[in-house]
Amino acid sequence: MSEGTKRRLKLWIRLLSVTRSAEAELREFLRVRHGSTLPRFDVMATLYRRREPCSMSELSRMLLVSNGNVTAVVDRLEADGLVVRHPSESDRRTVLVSLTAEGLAHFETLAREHEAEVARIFSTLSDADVDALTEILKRATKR
Amino acid sequence: MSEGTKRRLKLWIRLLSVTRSAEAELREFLRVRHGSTLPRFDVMATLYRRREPCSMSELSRMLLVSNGNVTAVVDRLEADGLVVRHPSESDRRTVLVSLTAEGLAHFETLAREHEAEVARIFSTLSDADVDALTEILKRATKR
DNA sequence: GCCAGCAATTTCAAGCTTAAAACTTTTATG
DNA sequence: CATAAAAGTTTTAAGCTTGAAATTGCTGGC
Repeated sequence: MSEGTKRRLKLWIRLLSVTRSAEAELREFLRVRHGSTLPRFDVMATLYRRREPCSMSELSRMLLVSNGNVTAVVDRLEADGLVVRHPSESDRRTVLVSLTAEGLAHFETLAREHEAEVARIFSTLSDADVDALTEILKRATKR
Repeated sequence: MSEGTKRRLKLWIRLLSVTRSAEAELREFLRVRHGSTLPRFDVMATLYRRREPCSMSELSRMLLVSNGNVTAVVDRLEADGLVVRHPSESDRRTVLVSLTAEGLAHFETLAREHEAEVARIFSTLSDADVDALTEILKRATKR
């Protein structure tokens, strides 16, 4: 086994560890402070950034989760009145999802605190580290 | 909101994206090539690296997952004959888990291919990037 | 226009994951 | 020594997640 292989394995283990720790802190924050969860936040954040209705497939692709998964999370958000489904006019297969007024208000209060929490979690990194990390991760995505 | 906050949020989004993509590829690899899953692999890898029996709590702490979660995964691995539970001699509350001979053999074949897969996934990064990333992530863990 | 194939969504079964509660055993304090 | 607090594990209920199958609708070659 090459040296590079070993180092990439070490990198993967550390990447997973940092990501899981951060996820655990964010989950705790959403649960305790807002009675919410990470998947619910992620769906709402995607709808918020998009600023227009989003199909189930688009949500699935952007969130990197399965289509069945999106169905389940949107079901629960819809039951809570935070999002709403409506049919596409151009394609009757497509289901569009958007935030309700209540969902929008809920998300906006959530989002600010969420950002602060993320900043806190990565507060041990210098600004230079943050930028360097972001740049390298950008290269890890390229195919 | 400060500039640093925004940049840390961007970092977090990218970190999550890279980690989820890699996880999806590894999951696919384990499923298609070995009929296994990531959590099962993680438990076996921890037992393998430890080289000696490991308590449920230790597994839970090392894997950064809940204790109930470890119970469920170990249940399934044990049903498949890959690990075995046995009582601790010094503390009757503690349950120790170790790989069976079959589990050990299974894991060793798995591990080599897994490493190659990880190397492939991060093959777009230069060796310098890999090292820089690992170093910065190390700083992200410190508290 | 037909229809074979593709696309969007949901459903389903199985497994993963968590937080909280229950249970057993150990440890520490009085 | 008694016993209250802490620690290790499992159980439970709820939610998350996947891949595959089923359903419905679109599209292009004929």
